[in-house]
This record gives sequence, structure tokens and C-alpha cells, in this order.
Amino acid sequence: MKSQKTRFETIIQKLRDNGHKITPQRIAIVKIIAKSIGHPSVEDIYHQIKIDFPTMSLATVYRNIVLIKSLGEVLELGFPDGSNRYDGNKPYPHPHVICIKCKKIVDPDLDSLDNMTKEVEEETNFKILNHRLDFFGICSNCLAKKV
Amino acid sequence: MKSQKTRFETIIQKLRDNGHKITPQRIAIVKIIAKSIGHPSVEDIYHQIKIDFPTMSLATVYRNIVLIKSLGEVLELGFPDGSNRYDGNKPYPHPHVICIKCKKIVDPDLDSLDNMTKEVEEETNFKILNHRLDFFGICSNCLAKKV
DNA sequence: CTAAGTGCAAAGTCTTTGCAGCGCA
DNA sequence: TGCGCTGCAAAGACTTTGCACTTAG
Repeated sequence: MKSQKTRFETIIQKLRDNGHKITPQRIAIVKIIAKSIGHPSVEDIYHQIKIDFPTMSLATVYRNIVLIKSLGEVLELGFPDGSNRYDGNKPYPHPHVICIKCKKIVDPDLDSLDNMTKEVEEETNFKILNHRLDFFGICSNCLAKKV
Repeated sequence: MKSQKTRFETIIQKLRDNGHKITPQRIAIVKIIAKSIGHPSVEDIYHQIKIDFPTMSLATVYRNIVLIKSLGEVLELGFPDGSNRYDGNKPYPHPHVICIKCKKIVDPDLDSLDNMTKEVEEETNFKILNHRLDFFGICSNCLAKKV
């Protein structure tokens, strides 16, 4: 059985490799980013850390996200209302399914996407580098408890 | 040959139907939104109108976009960097192909999307209402003139 | 005529930045 | 020990809002 590095270890290693110091604040941020449970916002990350780390500053969260983004280890999901959510667990482009009621974000498995990229390249003559695919809807949970 | 309403007429009509006044400023904004050539930003719209309409205020552009959005007659495309672009020509969800060099936005024709929505619904048990699909790349033009 | 719309400027968000002090390597 | 990082507060970018004036219907 091959030992597999966790996302947390991978990101910390990459920070080290690029000459960045590993501070407690940074560790706390990477820990959350690496899991990205529910795809947290900056505020989510900030508040979560603030519990154990009362001096943590919002600026530090922002700075570290910019840094980790620049290393390609976190995916930023911006929405029209200006909110941003982060995914450091799967930092490569992949589809998201977003519940418009409870804001939960889920990752579906879709395989038809590669074909689509080719289709687009052929039709538009673009060299496609990247994509973003979101589905918006209502999750089974919120559907059930519709008041 | 059936007479087809232009997007401009449709939006103006919808404004009227909902009891909104048709002001010159509003006409100017709708004119640009209806065409949405290159998918303009708020600034684009503002500056374009400012030429013939020096008193036009940014606030008015924002207010009218909010209004037209609420009528479902313009699609707002928010990007991670915080910029927003608008499409009042095709105000329903559809894929976009964006050149990361010249910021041009093109609409490709893709037919495999409906299947994908069904696939997602089956897998996640969400009721999908909406989606957003963007491809990022480099257009043939920018590819050609790569320095 | 009169409620809706406009322009201006002020107030909000959210995010970034400058700077002094702190702490990891 | 030294440079990078943090925390704070101030500055920025973008968007919304309050208010008095204007105007479409």
C-alpha cells in the first residue's frame, strides 16, 4: 500500500519548498483549506480559526489565500453576489453543485466534460486552458423540509 | 415571415408591463444591454453612454442593471477577480468561452449540456434550476499574435 | 399632478496595503 | 539573528443608499 500524502501535507510542503515560513496561523488556515468541508468562505475560515486563535486577523487569511492560490493549491469560486468560496481539497477545475437554500456545495462526478472541452476548441478555435462549471439548485434536504 | 421582437423591444416592453417608466437613461442602458456586444461591464456601459449623455451617473447604471436582472432579462457573469460582465442578448444560462488575454467573451453552441444536467440530478438528488459554464483560454487572434 | 427615476455624495462591503513589532528557520 | 509574517488600522475598489430635484405618464 503506497503512502499517500494528505492535502494538508502537500500544501505545507509546497509552502516550504517555495521558501515560506510555517507559522501557526498558516497551519491553521491550511488545515481548513485542505479539507474545504462545504467549501468555506474567507469569513468561515476566519471565524473558525478565531475560536482557538483569538488574535487571528482577517488580513492574514486573505494574504494566505492569495499565497496558496498563487501556488495553485486552492481553487477560488467567485459568485455574482461577490462572495467567494474556496476548495483546497480539489484545487483543479471541477463541477460544483450548489444549493441555493442552504449554500451547501457538493462535487458531482461527471465524465462528459473532457469531450465538451474538445467540442468547444473545435468550434471556437480557442486554446482552452481552464473551465468552470456550476449547477445551481435545491438539495434533497432542503427539498424535503420545504415549509 | 413572422415578425420577431428584438431584444431591445422585449426588455422595454417588460419594463413597461411592470410599471416602470421609460426614461432616456433607461433606453440608453437597455440599448447596450440588449446587444451585449462582447458582454460589457458596468464601466463599459457607463462610459459608452457618457459620450452622448454626460450627466449619466454610475448609480443609475447599477440601479437599472439590478432592475433588469430582477426581470430576468440580463445575465450577470461574475468573475473571481470581482469583475462583472452582462449579457442581455441571451439572458438564460449558456456556456461562455473567455479569452484570458483580450477578455473577449464568445458564446459557443453546445448540445451535450442537457444530458449533463440530468446526470447531475440523478447523481446528487438535487433539483437543478440553473447552471453556469465557462471555458477559459486563448482566442485564435491572440494565439496568432503571440509576441 | 405625482410617484418613479435621476444625480450626487455619502455610506457600505469586501479586500488590499503600510508599518511596526514578532517569531520561524 | 534576519527576513518574512502577523495584526492593526487605514486606504482602496466597487456597489448601494439617502435625499432633493426632475420628469414620464
